[in-house]
Amino acid sequence: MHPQDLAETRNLPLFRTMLSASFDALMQSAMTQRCPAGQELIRQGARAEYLHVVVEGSVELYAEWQGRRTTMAVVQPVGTFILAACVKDLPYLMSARTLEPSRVLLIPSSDLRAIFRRDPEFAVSIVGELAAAFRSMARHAKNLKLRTSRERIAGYLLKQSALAGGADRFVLQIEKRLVASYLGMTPENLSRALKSLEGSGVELHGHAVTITDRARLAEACEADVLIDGPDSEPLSDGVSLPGPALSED
Amino acid sequence: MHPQDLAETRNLPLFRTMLSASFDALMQSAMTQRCPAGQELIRQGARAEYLHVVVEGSVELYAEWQGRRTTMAVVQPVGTFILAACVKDLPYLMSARTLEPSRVLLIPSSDLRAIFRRDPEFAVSIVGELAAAFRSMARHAKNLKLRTSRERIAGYLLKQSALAGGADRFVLQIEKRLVASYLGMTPENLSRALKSLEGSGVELHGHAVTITDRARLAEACEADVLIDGPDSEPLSDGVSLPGPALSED
DNA sequence: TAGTAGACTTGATCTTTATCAAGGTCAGGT
DNA sequence: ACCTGACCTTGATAAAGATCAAGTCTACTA
Repeated sequence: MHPQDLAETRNLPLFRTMLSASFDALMQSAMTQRCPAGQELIRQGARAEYLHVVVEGSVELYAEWQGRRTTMAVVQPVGTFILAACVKDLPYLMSARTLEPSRVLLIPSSDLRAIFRRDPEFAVSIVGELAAAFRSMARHAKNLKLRTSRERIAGYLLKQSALAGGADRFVLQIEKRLVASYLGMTPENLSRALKSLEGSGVELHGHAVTITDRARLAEACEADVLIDGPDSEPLSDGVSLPGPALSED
Repeated sequence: MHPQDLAETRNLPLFRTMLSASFDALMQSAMTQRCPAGQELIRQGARAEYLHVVVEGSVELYAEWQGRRTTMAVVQPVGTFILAACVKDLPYLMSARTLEPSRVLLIPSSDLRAIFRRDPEFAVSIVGELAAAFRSMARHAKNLKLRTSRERIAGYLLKQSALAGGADRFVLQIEKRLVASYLGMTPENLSRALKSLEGSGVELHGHAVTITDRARLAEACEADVLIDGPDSEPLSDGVSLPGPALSED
């Protein structure tokens, strides 16, 4: 494993505060895997053997049922996934595959469980990470249940803009059909709704997005931190993270 | 607080394995609240001050946005809610209100955070509880995205039957309009779909449900443990919990 | 026990979204 | 530079679900 990656991993919220001895022990049995695009990393229903950390590339988390399929999340560097299944030693609820050539760090879940019992700081980090994952999934469900597809798309565009540092011009990071699946609609529906949003403050050329009238776009989805995020840091830090202001409900 | 309730609380997965000293400390600052039906306990967007434990009655977790509203979960004794917001000291993503006269135990979230840093066993329990909450919400989202409303209803009925010990006759625990909201549809739609399920192995009289042909009903939703649960105990226990078998995908 | 409010059902209609079927566009490989 | 396969768009149609508007039932209250 490259020292660079090791340092980046160490700096993740999940690993930042743990004891060095614990971190080293974890990394001892960890391994890095290099995968081509489209490779299935985990399959829903299988038992969780490794915590996965995306070091490079990107990974889609998706769920399947009766031949239908839906994107649940896209994980980008440096992010972790399937922590919940690992700590409970239960079957994955989602499958994962690479969207592009990627490198993934695999940490045996048995080691993970052993070490978080010994290192309280690590346990605290895991609690934080799990709580964040829960809140992210709760937002996803709220988005699906409370908004129309057009509203979800507008919200998605604003969120992507925020992730791009609040820029008015940015490029969609993932294919539109994946965006559609993530937002719970068909690609055709996404395509039409995107077109209808042109004229509500957005322009699209291929994957390039330009927000021409942020207020109009925000109006189309009534942005709300309790759905769109972000989770700012706890107030105890004294400040919240910089980021675009989202009106409270 | 009644000794009976204290014992029940102590026996929750969340509190069962923690040190007695820690438990006592937590309970020291905890208080029991008695509420009439329909009382709002927490409001989305507010900061998490207390972890809530439903000791008696039942509580609806719901989300609101732009005048729309959806039920996210119903918590019954003895269950906890909004743990994620408490441990991260962040605003609630959901509101909560009692569905009937209830008693709720309130545990200051600052104490919670302090004690789980000192008591590793408690931290382990919190991790388990959060992971379970995440998986439950992930299932909720999968259910919404992968199934039609008719399929979700069939799945709901089978799940309720399982919760009633696998009985073929049981009574719906919550109002149908709440079931509809939880399943992401209108009451009208639920009503019609329920009727269409009569003839697929179910009979309904008011809130009384009778499953006349379990196989037919299972066919209507293709039950799947990765959506419908339950999360069985980890294999390390050597056995899984008794319960109706759900076919794997 | 009668009245009443809320829940539930039913029907008619409309909107949203999915499905099916072609085209068109773009990028990567030969 | 062309071919090829994918993604994306567009149009026509169909299905699923929402909305609106009465009614009916039911359970609680007076």
